[in-house]
Amino acid sequence: MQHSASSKIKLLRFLHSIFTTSERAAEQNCLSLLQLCNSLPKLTQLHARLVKVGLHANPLVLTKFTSVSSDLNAIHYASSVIFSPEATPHYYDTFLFNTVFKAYAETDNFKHSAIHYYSVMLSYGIRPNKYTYPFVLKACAGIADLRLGQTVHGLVVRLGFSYDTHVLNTTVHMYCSCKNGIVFGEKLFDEMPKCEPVCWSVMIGGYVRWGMSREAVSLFRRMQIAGVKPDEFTMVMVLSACTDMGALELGRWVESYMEKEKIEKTSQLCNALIDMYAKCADIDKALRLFRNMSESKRTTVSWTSMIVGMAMHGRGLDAISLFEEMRRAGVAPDDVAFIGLLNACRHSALVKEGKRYFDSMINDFGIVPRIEHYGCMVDLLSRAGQVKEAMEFVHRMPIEPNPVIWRTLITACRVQGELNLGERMTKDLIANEPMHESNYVLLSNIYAKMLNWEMKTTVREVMGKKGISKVPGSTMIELDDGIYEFVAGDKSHSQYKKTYDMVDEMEKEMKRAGYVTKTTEVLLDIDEEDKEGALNRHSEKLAIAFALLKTPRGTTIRIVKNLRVCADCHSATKFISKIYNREIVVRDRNRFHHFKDGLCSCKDFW
DNA sequence: CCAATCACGA
Repeated sequence: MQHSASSKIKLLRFLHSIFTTSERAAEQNCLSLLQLCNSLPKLTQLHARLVKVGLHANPLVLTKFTSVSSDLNAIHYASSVIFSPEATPHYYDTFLFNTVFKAYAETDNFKHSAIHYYSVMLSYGIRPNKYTYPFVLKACAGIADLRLGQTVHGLVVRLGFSYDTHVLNTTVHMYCSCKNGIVFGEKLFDEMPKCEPVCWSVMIGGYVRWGMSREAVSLFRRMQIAGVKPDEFTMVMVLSACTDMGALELGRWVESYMEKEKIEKTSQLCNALIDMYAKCADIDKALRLFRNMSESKRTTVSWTSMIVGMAMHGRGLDAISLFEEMRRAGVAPDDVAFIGLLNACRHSALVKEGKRYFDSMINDFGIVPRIEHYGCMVDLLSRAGQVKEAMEFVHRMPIEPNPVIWRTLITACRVQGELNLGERMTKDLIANEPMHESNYVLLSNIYAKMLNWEMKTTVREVMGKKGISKVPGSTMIELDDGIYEFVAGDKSHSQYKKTYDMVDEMEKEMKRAGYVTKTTEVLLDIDEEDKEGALNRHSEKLAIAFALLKTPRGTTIRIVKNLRVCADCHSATKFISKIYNREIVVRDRNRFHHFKDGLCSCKDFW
């Protein structure tokens, strides 16, 4: 009997070991098969097999299944399996949920799903761990939901994960991604240990995101003083700040700093450099960098940066050749590349080419046009004087036109003299978007063209009564001793007296040369008698006057405006370039204007 | 299964 019992146990052990070994072998087999799945059909096939061999409820296999499905841009497939009505929660674990969060946190437009499944996780009583929160916070950052982020942050503190540096850094990132959240980000940043570059990069990036580029640069200086070595992420953020401000000299310094510090030139960092040079007016340097980039590093982003750069400089044909070269190189253009290309056609009035590429985008590349693509086309047709075609185009659009498109059409109506139509469209627009300043400006301009001064005045009064806020025009200029910013009518500057004297002198010289003020461009809330004075205080005129005072004769003046340059300033700058014999390079919200000898590179088309 | 980058748009 004794002998028999012991044999039985041995037999059981033997059978058990065979069973687990074979299950483990099957598991391993599935994991390696999953690793090889590089298409959705292969994955669905394998899934069928998992069900057949009974591994569909194995947590490890399911986790791998999830990450593979996410890599194939099919996370919905995995979650439909994991969270199907037949699914049983006994195989749910933290690891599996984290993989789901990661997938959704990294997918655009599905950050909400990460939050949703996070609450599902909690409802099943599955405990989050320190890997959970970077994903959940990233999702909060993606939807810029400050209150949700604060709730999650509170939980992080209560669960004791707030000492983990990854969690901390992502929390700062979350705050820096929400409106009004940046102060919380700053506070957390100030309190946390800062010996690694990651948190510095996050905070610098937060400043750049909100247009606080000077704060970004000064934080970078603090980082250097603190003795923390910047990495390639940090340098990308600092270059973004330079790009935003049009600070070419600072950008050049950053490039030499990178070389001195031997910071690895990743693809992203090269792209950031190319973008910086293109947007800081040195498009040829951008092109040289692009040409020197190894083929393997040249991504769609690199090509797009160059195409966008050419577009902004009004070099539409160069943008088109780059696009064709990109195709030949076998790099797939995406929706953003096409926005760049269509913009290039727009800024160079290449109507035929624009139409052809728009159709090609849909038919040859299978890209579904976004509202921005339609916007490009509407603008392209309108500026070519084809208002009817533009209207028809808008009516044929499968998506609802946005205010940007309406404003484009309305401007075209005004230019082409379709004033009644323009008035009606503007009124509809104001009914939908009553707090948007430029809608009132459009209406006022239409009344001005109708010579209906009474209605124009009424519009101005309504604006004042409703308290419509204006985006203040500002102009930046980089000189040897730093970066200066001017706003319209600015008197805060230490040398403003000299600057205003110079503006007056410029005015006299321009009038002598035949310049006439274009008063229709004046801001609406300024008294009639002060129209001319107000135009002279537009920020770009202040910046140019300041530059004429502070820079040596004959040197090029480069300025950056946050809005589009107005017709009066455009005309004035042409005169100034001739009178003072200076090349003046203006970057406005849309593109570059190179003024030289009384002419502009945009050929007055912008 | 853990952190932060680049191209458009506004």
